[in-house]
Amino acid sequence: MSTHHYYQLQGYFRELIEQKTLKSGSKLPSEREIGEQFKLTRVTVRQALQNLEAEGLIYRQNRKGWFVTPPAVIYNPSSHLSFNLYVTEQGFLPHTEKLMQQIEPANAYIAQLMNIAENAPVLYLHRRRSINQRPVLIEKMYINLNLLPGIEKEDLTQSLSQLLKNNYQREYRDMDLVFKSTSLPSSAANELGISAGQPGLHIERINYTDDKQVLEVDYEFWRHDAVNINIAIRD
Amino acid sequence: MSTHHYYQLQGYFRELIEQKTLKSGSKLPSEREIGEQFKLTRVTVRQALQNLEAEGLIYRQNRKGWFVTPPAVIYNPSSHLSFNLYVTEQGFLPHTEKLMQQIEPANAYIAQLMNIAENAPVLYLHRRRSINQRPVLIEKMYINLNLLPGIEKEDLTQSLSQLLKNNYQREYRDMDLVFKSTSLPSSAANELGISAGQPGLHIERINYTDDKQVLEVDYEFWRHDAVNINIAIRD
DNA sequence: GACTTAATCTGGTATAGACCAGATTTAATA
DNA sequence: TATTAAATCTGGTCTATACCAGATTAAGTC
Repeated sequence: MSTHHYYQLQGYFRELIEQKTLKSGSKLPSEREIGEQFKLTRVTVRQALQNLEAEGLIYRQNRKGWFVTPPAVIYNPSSHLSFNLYVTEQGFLPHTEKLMQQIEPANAYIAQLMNIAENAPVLYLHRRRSINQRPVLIEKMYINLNLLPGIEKEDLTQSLSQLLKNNYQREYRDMDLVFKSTSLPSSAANELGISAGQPGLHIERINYTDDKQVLEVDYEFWRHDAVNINIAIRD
Repeated sequence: MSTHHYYQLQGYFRELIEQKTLKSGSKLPSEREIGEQFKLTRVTVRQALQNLEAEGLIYRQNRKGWFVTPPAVIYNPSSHLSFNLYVTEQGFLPHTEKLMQQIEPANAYIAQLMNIAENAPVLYLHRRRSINQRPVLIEKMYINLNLLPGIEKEDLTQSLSQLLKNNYQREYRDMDLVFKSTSLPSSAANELGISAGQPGLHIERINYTDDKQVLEVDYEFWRHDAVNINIAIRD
């Protein structure tokens, strides 16, 4: 098994990456070049690259090439730190874009959670977040307008937890989390510039206030190679 | 984009699976048959199947075929339930095999965590756990023999939390968790009967006693499609 | 220099075929 | 009937080649 061509090629690049001969973010030779150098067809080269991608060592940019994956950020939900804060603290540069925002009627699930009438207005917010210019996360959230009236008029590219603290005297407290390792929905994959079918990490998060009301329901779609989850269970 | 052959094929099977025309655990036609039916080459068929695999809808058994993925089990670390218990509670049949067990000297990391001397003996335990006959999880753990003397003589295919409770009057309490979505190491992939390069979920878990001592350090390698993680953060 | 256009390079998709090793089934044998 | 051996089926790996669309670069033009 270990003598397979793609397997050897994986080993070759894995070593270059671990030795930092190929540095974080740098570009690999093109598939054709690699094939020429190792006398392999593109099919075989691509199998090796795709395996390294699954490992999280490299990633691709559509029709641009393959690149060495930067270090993953550590996301610790129990710390209650905002994206901007924990990304910055770990020495990276965070960025947030608002892709869409609208007030829309709550669906049954959201309404039940927020204890509001079905079709009552909630704020839908759709954002893309990047680390060092690299899009890593698509966020789709439903925000409870009863608890946060007028929030739709704020600048919603900023940290929500900051906004809650400053303008509403509220803070994130308890939350329910569901993690699922699956490929990204094609819409999210597109928005992240990922080719369809790549593995991803799906997080559903329900944020509660101090008094157990649902502030916000959040669906996050992460590049699988961009984040490690770190949780302390204390009870 | 949506007109690509592999994409249509994905849609075809996704629908069959969601409609339960193809039932959980059932076998798909062979790659060659599918290719014949849709006038596609195996390369294209395989691309569709691999994407569905990344989605978690189907999985393969080496040289046997492709099968519809059974429902994932929900793993809630904060519940402190044993594998056997939560799997059973969710209507599945758990099974545990011991692949290896030995007393070995602690490495620096383990020793520091357990507050014991480097190279002091710890119990290494390597198990495979299955749900409904399907191997889903490889577990490699290091157990603190200071806190659990003589545990190596017990039947270590049983639930450890039961064993701790009954024989040592100890229970799992606090834990630190690190989740990482990456492909499985080839050894773990082999033991799960997965072909190399498939995505997986890697969990590192440190279990503490009531008095903050490290009972056990646990490395888990899950099939990515076999588990959803569910955590409640309360502080 | 700024702008436009064309050539080139990149990965993405796809065809057609081949051989292998392990799993399964069938046929032959004791 | 039980056992063994052979044929067949499966996914796994690989070659060789082709065309596409978007990204980048080079060349040409104003």
